[in-house]
Amino acid sequence: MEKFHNLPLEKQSLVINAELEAFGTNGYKKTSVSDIANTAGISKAMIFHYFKTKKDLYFYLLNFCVNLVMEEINDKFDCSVTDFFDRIKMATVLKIAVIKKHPACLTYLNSVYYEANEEVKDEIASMMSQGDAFRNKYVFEGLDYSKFKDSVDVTLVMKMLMWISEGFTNPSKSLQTKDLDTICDDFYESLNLLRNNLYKEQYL
Amino acid sequence: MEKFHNLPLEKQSLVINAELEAFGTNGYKKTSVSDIANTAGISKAMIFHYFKTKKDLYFYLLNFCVNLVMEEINDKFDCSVTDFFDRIKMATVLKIAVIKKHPACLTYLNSVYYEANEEVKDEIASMMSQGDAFRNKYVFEGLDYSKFKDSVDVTLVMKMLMWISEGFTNPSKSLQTKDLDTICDDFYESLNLLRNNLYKEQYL
DNA sequence: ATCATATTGACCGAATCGGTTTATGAGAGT
DNA sequence: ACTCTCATAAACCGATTCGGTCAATATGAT
Repeated sequence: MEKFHNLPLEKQSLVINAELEAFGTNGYKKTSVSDIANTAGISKAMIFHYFKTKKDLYFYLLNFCVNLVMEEINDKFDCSVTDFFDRIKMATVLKIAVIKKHPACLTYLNSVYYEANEEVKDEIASMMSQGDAFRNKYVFEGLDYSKFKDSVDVTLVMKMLMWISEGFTNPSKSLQTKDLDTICDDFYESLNLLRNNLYKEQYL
Repeated sequence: MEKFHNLPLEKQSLVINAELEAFGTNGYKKTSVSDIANTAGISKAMIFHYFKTKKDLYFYLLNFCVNLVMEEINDKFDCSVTDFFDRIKMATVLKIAVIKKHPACLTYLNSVYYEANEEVKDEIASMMSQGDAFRNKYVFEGLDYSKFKDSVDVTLVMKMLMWISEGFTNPSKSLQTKDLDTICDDFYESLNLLRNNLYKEQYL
């Protein structure tokens, strides 16, 4: 694997993106190393040169993505932010940062979560137990719900925002950086719209 | 194909679901006829007996799904409903009806929309030109936007609801009928919540 | 008993799979 | 100029899987 890390960073990134995209959309078994190689614009032999086997590659990627997300959380997540909408926005900013670094990262992680192939299933389970549950667990913790109008069902608002937010992770097809920014702005505007209409007047 | 239609309807449905699921999640090339046969619980030879070739099967399904959606629209869509949220709910009821008949139908149609395989791409394009654009085009037409508070950006609300609604079509993994109903109820409640807070008071 | 048909397991050549080996070429050290 | 190293890719490997066929059996109506 040191072979791979000797590459210039841009090329590493290119290869990783191709791999994430392929595994993320086709799963472990249906992804062929030739596919990856063609997408990345290198020869199949190089993939094996860098990562030994397909399985090793798969778990290298898993480790890579988990670390990427972890780093981003440590870097950007501030649990002292207790305002509901600010917290949501923070979580989304975090997601966007990950996607901008590696567009298929979250798609890949999601596909890993549902991967059923016998050859990798067990090892995934043991790796996931480390840093899985906390992902969405802490996003909504320590929040101040008192600003909402009494008539508003906060858990319902949470669900709505979860659904919307999942839309970012689950792109039917990859979207350009430009599109991503546009959609993102729309999302932030939506948050403001909700805040303006669901909070008690004294908090506006 | 008359061979296939001689089957009892339940079995036809079972086979079609397996086919939609497979093509919908893996695309044309990565879906093998053996996969389908195993999932459907019949032998591979039967698939060819019913549908001649893989390609014929693929387009039989496309035709089938388009018809299914069309019928459901003709049956349930009432353009005299001008209330924004009622219309959204109607469109969702429609979607749910399709999903309950064939859970992977919309996933399949979505995957067809993005299918890039050379062997089928052109034929898809010519078929899609018939009944594609109108799908989301008429959903928002003829609506009465005057009930919203003046401060509310209606196009933003539309985008929000589109995102949420797409969540139903794009399930990372198939959900049971029970879950579907639950999520659906949550969605309808969300609509009410939004209506209660975004409409002018005189319309509540 | 007969015929037609539904169904399948075994089979086909061709393609693709994960993975290896070989050949090439560019660069570093001498 | 002459190695030696190593990144890279094309050609190759046996094994599997592909889309598709076929012969053989199971089933059921007459």
